[in-house]
Amino acid sequence: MAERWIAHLDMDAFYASVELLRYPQLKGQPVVIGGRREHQPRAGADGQLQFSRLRDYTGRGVITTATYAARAFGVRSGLGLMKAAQLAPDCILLPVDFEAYRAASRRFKAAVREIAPVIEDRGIDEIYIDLSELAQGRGSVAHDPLGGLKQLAQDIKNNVRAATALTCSIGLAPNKLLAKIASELDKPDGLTLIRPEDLATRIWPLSVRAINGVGPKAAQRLEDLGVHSIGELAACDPAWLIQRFGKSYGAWLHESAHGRDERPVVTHSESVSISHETTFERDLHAVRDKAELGAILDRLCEALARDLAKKNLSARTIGIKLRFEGFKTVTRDQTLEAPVQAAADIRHAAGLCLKRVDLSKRLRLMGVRAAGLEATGAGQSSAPRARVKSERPSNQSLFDE
DNA sequence: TCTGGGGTCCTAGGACCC
DNA sequence: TCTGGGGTCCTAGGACCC
Repeated sequence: MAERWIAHLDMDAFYASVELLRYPQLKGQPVVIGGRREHQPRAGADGQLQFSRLRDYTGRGVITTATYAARAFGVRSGLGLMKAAQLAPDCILLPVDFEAYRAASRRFKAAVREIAPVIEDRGIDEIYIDLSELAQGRGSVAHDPLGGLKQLAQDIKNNVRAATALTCSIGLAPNKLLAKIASELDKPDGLTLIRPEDLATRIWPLSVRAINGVGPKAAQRLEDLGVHSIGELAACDPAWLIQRFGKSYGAWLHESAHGRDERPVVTHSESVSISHETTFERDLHAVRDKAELGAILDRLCEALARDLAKKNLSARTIGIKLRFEGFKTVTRDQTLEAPVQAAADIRHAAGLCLKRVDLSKRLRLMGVRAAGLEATGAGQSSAPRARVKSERPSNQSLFDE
């Protein structure tokens, strides 16, 4: 089989970098992105733009992205803005502008495609690229057998920069797992090549958290077992890992620690679900704030309906998500006999879901989700099995129209 | 002043069918 | 009446990622 070469391209501090294009005077300053439109910069009396500071913020937002200057204060994405304000009160705060980021995302992906067309989308600011074919065409440079490959990656970086004025970091490796790790090793504006023989020196010293798919829970469990680095994980008996982490995850941990990953670069995929959710400014109660909650639910269903219509999809399963004070989260699903797209139908199904939840605690978040997606218009009659479910008696009829 | 919003995938149990 | 598997669909929750 021909040698595979995969690149993982990750835009550097993407949202923040896009904002810096708009406000170049902020370059080098600590800036975080997050929060609401009211923190839009505005012209002061002297005509100068006035920026919000973290200390001005009140509410429940989190940091989406922080510039490298801001990260020096210990603020990072996911951190609550109120908490970040304690660390860096003078840090500049900008609201998120997804439209601008999506536009920049389209531009950088198009720039990559001009050079390397086999791309897997991994969200707004990163992609995998299969360079295997192109790398073959580019032989060695001088006496460096991988020089052509590195030049190819550099060409991609240059093209992205020319098209967007933004920098990115690229990891090059024989598979997605290693390429993803590699792209983190020299940020920002990095270019890192990992060959199979580099595993022990470059990968094994890293924390198990560097593996995409090992999150906080798995890392903690591994740490409790005395396993911190990827090298230590690689030394573990696979049977022992399987015993503790299950057949699938245990075997995958073992393979990953040895740098093995056969997943292909997937250039096309269809969405499984679409959702909208919102966290309230203050916790709301199902009875006392019934009108407000009802209006919010209506809006969420309408937004979902618009998204479905835009993509020409309808959904056979509608679900809700509720998060209560204290952060406990519940979900309820309702599969329908026929797929729906209209806001009123979504709203009705969401109402059925709602009736199956104990709503005595106050709510901080509500969401609506569409799954079981199918193209609208094609074959309407796809409901051969209409199992009638006994609807449990509802203890409350809140939110009813 | 803890903890956003949009996703994917996995597990596990129960219903139901053969 | 009791005893089996296998397979699919549905639901709920949780881990993880960007």
